[in-house]
Amino acid sequence: MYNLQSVVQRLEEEGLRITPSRLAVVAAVLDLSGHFSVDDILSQVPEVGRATVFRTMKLLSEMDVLCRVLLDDGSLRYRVSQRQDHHHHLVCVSCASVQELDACIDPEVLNELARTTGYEIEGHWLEFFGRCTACRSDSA
Amino acid sequence: MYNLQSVVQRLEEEGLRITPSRLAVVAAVLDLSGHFSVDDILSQVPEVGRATVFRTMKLLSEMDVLCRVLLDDGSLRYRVSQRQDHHHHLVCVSCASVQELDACIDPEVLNELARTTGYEIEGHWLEFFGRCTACRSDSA
DNA sequence: TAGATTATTGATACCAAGTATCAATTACAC
DNA sequence: GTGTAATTGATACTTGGTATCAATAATCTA
Repeated sequence: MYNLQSVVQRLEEEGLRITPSRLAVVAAVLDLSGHFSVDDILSQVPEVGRATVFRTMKLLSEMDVLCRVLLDDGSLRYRVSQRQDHHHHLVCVSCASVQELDACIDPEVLNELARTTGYEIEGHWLEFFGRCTACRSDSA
Repeated sequence: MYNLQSVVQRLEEEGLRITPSRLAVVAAVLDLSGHFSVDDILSQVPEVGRATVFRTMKLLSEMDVLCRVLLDDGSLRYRVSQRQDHHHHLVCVSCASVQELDACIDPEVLNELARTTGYEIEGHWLEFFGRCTACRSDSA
């Protein structure tokens, strides 16, 4: 679980400078629990330039502070990572809630896939969509 | 396996008009075996307007003549479907080759996911990336 | 086969997400 | 406090896609 201090420390460890713009962006993303777009952050920190918000969010993604979340329409969002290892998401299609999942592709399936196709498997995208408990009871 | 005639028939069945622009776009996509972007098609049929190419490819996607292919960077491409039912892809990261797959998420995994998260699962994205046999031997 | 009608087109303008450029600024090490 | 290299933000650009709308043309029907 990240807070402003721990992210600042991560930035310092990477030899990056702590600037007001970066602090503002980090604080803004840490304030959100679901997924969000760059524009969501931009509207939270209008004093920071657009390019800088993009740059900072890219930085945070590379540092695994943020991860990218794929929506069902194929568009990408961001989210504060709870875990830094490989994982997938279950995204609510009604609200912006996201669950991080333990489940991944069975290694046996990957072997089978490599065997039958002749491909050397390098990676995969796996994201699930559904309606969270709260949204289900809202419309019930 | 589609050809120009069968797609034209599908269009007629949908009550859509057969226009030179549509024929040109359909012929262009049928000519490609791997995945492609709208701009790839645009450059094949410069006489057709940009909006019309987008519209036609959207149409063809809705008719399951084309399907969308997700790349590892999160960008979307298109591809002529070999099968009209739900399926996933294995995409070569070196060339544009795509394999359509039988494998899907184990229903038991979906049940388990619904049970542990309380979500009603509605869908998922699953795409695999790797290097195809040809590309592997090229760089070996 | 000629209209009439309605879908379709394509030019254009727009939007969203993201990158490249570059002069001006500023964090930080000394 | 100063030098310097990293960073910023304005701007322009790119890519992928949608909205608008007058002009056109595919098809239906008489």
